[in-house]
Amino acid sequence: MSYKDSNDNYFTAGELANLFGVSKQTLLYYDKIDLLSPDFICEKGYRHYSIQQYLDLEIIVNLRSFNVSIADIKAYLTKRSKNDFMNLVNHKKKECMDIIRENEAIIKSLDVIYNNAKTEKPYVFNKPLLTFQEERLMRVTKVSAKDDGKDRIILFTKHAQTAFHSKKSLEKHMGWIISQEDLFVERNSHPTKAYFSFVPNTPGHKSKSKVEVLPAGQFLEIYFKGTYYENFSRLVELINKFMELNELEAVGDIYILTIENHLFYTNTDDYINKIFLAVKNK
Amino acid sequence: MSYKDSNDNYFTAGELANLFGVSKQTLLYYDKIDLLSPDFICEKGYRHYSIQQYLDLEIIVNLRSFNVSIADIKAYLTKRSKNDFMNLVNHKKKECMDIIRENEAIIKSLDVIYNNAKTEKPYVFNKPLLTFQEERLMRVTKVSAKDDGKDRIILFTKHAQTAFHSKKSLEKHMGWIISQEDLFVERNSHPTKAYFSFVPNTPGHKSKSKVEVLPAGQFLEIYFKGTYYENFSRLVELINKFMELNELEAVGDIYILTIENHLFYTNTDDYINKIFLAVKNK
DNA sequence: TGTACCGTTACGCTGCGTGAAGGTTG
DNA sequence: CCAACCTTCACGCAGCGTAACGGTAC
Repeated sequence: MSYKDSNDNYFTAGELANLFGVSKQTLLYYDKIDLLSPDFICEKGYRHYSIQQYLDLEIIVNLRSFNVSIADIKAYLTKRSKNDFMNLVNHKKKECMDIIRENEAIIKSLDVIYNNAKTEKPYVFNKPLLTFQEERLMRVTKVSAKDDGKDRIILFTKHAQTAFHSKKSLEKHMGWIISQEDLFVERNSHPTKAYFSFVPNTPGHKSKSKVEVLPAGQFLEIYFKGTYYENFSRLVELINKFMELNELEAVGDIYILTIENHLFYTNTDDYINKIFLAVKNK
Repeated sequence: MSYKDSNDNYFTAGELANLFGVSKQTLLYYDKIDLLSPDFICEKGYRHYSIQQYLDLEIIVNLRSFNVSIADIKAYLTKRSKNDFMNLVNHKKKECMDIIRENEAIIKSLDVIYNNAKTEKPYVFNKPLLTFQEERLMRVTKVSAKDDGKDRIILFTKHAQTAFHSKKSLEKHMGWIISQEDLFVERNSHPTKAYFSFVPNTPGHKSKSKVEVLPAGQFLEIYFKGTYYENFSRLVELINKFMELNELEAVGDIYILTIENHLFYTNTDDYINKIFLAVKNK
């Protein structure tokens, strides 16, 4: 049997692959996984595909172009009917819709992140500002004195995970709370009293951590670069001086809010934070 | 150094993994591919992750939740800035949009296929029908006498690939053309003259294969089950008898159109085809 | 002594792509 | 003799999951 003769009604792997615009390796792979095997293999080891395999491959190639999984195709080929085909089509449609929904959700989140990061206000650093703020809601996670460094990080992480109902939120404007005594009196230790994050003022927003109200009023704010721990004594000077000059006194706790952090900078000197506290006239 | 002491400011792999809700294996994998390695490994081989790795992992986990590739994350971590972050976000948005577009296109094609297959007319088999058809356009690929079995299949495949500008079209209402002499006179041989497929009557529809006009008029149609090759003599009888009874005569070529084929059925007896030809009153 | 951690090694998944090394056809 | 086919390994890709087997902490 010459090559030409055997060629008559059978395709070699290369021929069949070229017909459908797939690679020969793809056919070898289909053979290996028993999706589509040649009609017979001659004594030289060459694959010979018949019309039947040609027809099956047509279905395979078309379904693969819809990203139908090989497992689903395999199942369909062994049990094909109009009904099963409709099911296959519907199943794939659902898969596609799931993928679309997932990616739409990602885009939505990315848009929020993008817009948040885009609004780059021209921060003025190390300059106390006196502003009026409306009432704000905060979610608060308390920290106890015995919590060591790692415990605090764990608490911080848990706070972040419970505070944001959208799990996909890289933009976390979170921070921590310090008491007046800790900041102004015991100036060497500066223990965190609690972690907080502002929450939108929507009623349906439920969570297990406590929601507290930060009342409206005058606030003293200072944006600063670098970490709080390296700047706090300087900041206390600034605050004290400003309050003295303007005859103000502190009301309640002191808040540190991270504005731009490790997400954008490797060097901690580049971090941007804000310290703020409520003040009233003396 | 006791376990408790070393525990102070470092996380073990399991601890860190639990904090972010990822598996320990994921962290081991990140270490292996140099995406996130522990601060140090103690003499017992245990991984110790510091705050820095904690912060990096937060970024990684968040970006991974957006399906950002590890390569992109890796690149961002080593060169992070607000600008690069924006680029990363935009890049991922584009990826998502591409995925959405791809899947929307698939759904669109699947819908066409579904609707085509759904309209299951109650086919009447082996019964000649006389219908009036409007003018139709066909794309035609001629077959020469010397083309053997395999050559014909190749031509058929090429016809299918060029005839449908949407590559994703499982629903191929294609068929072949036979001359009157071949069908009615030389009834044992039934060579195919050409392959054809109906094309929509849209002007912008260009292709390399020839477009021919099938004029409007009376057509004799017979739906039949099974392959043409097994049924043709019976069909010729039917056609002849019908034409005789109704005093009709054939005009032009005879067309065989596949309606439901190997896509739905493994058994060729279940295939559904239609044979039709233009007729006029004697 | 139990159990709940930790570690390394290695293989599996999807759907092929990309060689390497060697035989066959014309 | 060469080009253009064909074959069988076998490894690589992404991002881990899932054991298997063994040491360590409490």
